[in-house]
Amino acid sequence: MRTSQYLLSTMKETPAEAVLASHRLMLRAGMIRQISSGVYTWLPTGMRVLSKAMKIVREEIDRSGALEILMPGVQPAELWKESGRYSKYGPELCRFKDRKENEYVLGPTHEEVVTAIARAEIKSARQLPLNLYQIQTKFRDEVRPRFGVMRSREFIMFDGYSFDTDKAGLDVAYKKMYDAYVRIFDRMGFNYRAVDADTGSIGGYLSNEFQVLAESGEDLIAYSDGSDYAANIEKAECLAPELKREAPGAAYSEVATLGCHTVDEACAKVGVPVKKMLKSLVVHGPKKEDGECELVMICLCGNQELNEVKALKILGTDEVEFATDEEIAKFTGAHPGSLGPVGFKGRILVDRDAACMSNFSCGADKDGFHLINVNWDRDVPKYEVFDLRNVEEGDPSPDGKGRLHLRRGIEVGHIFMLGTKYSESMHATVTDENGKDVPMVMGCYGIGVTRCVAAAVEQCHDEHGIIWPQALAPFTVAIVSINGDKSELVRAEAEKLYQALEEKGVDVLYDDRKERPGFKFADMELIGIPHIVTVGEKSLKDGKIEYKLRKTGVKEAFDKDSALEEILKRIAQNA
RNA sequence: CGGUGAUUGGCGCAGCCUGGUAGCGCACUAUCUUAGGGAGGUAGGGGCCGUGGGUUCAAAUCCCACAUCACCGACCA
Repeated sequence: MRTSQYLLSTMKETPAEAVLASHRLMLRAGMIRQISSGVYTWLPTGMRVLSKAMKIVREEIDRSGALEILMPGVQPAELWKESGRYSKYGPELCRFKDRKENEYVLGPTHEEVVTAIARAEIKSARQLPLNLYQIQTKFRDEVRPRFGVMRSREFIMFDGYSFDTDKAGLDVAYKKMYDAYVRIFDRMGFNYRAVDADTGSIGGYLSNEFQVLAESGEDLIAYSDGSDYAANIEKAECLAPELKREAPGAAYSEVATLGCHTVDEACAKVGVPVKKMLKSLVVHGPKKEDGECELVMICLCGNQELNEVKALKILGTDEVEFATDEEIAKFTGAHPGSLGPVGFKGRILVDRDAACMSNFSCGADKDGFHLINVNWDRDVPKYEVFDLRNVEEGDPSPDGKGRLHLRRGIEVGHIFMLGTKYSESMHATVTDENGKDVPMVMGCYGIGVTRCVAAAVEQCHDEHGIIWPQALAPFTVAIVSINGDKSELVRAEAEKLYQALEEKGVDVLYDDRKERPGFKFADMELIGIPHIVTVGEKSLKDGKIEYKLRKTGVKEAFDKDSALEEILKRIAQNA
């Protein structure tokens, strides 16, 4: 490709809204343009990278034996009602009606459609195992799209679905996909971790996320320094503390703490360290038949955070809903800031660490007062102990080996063992060897392909621009001619090298614009081409062509007759 | 969903307070000089100032409504 015939669309200045390096650079490098909130066009340079990412995914998934299909982005609401997710998925699911008033959704994921396909096409257990996949556009009406294509509403996703007769078959399919993901993310050059994860709105009973490690990541992951344990913070556990308490001392008593609303304020006023202060949250329990719900108290150490995913599993609700101030006041007689378990009339859930506390402080369920010298059992006879908190830096790993550390990650892939959640609700069954109809056992597998591109930029850039891993680079080699319009010699050599690289099948961008050298170098480095070759009179005089590796900045001079060979060698070394 | 802020040429911004000819830098077109790390000159082109209403002789500017976009927060006991 010649720049004179290409749409480079690079920018010296950045649109003001871009905060993240990857977003800024993708705009400046002319890869993407926003058309609406969370909706983007991929310009030629971006499209080239995206195509390479999709190609890597397709090659490795094909190699795992899965079959490519293409499902529609528009899906009838009917299917979503069958699976039960039409009411459960929430406003992220974009719903609309056609001219005949029929209801549709824009597919945020494809379990429903693929299950409908499977139940129609697969009748016998002998047709299994089968794995169907697609690379296709998804739409999720995100609460807050941000960071360019990192969290956009419309995006391209790889999604695969495996069908088996039993759990053993699913285990094999899951392992195959896990291995394919490892090959994919290795080829993309990511520094990543596979972690245990919560199954969220997709459902199922086991899942792993693939997280690219980056400071700007929106997810927190915990990993052990003594074993290969790694999990999303939503799922991460630590070793249970040994339950040993000091003997209860004096009976509890009230302390006035008027005007204190936070744990820190209360600690300062009462004069206890934050580890001796109990934090009490009041949330909604499951809805009863009359539509009302019980209030449940959750108690944590003052310095620890509630893990909502753990809590909702215990509560049996779809989400953790904090009770309103009015509800709390009506039920306890106090307002948030002065709550505690002593005398609380509802169910009390206590975190394992909080359960180890003794002679501690907490709210008095009376505005403007806290209690001191409170003890479990003696003062709060009825309570239940669970793991309810987020793990913290330095917690012991749940396998007993090593300590946990926290890092930020960008979720680029997620794989789930679904089981029969969809095949049962949507009646996707096969006839087994005993002539019995059994629901298929499913797995589902996703990769945010557009997000992978952003993650690659996030992980690899410098002050000059993007530094692509060779496998994703829009072009492998850039040829910059210096004063090519003036010098016949320069033009001829650059042309010769360009033709030769093209013939070898190398993705090469020949910058043949009539621009000053610095201007061209800046563009080539901004869009992050791994190998930059300079053809100019200065070095041609000595029969040389210059070469620079973008990643390291190391420069070399090649004899012009062996330049092609040397460049090909550098490309091979970087693969 | 809550809070804050923005909306003026393709991009980045000024002008608004104190109403009266719409401006700057980059980019773009032509041309000359320049030519190894985002050059300089000269001459140009391009904007119903987010939308709708109101006040006024007169609105980018003042008032009201709406829309769009962005950032922050959604752990508060």
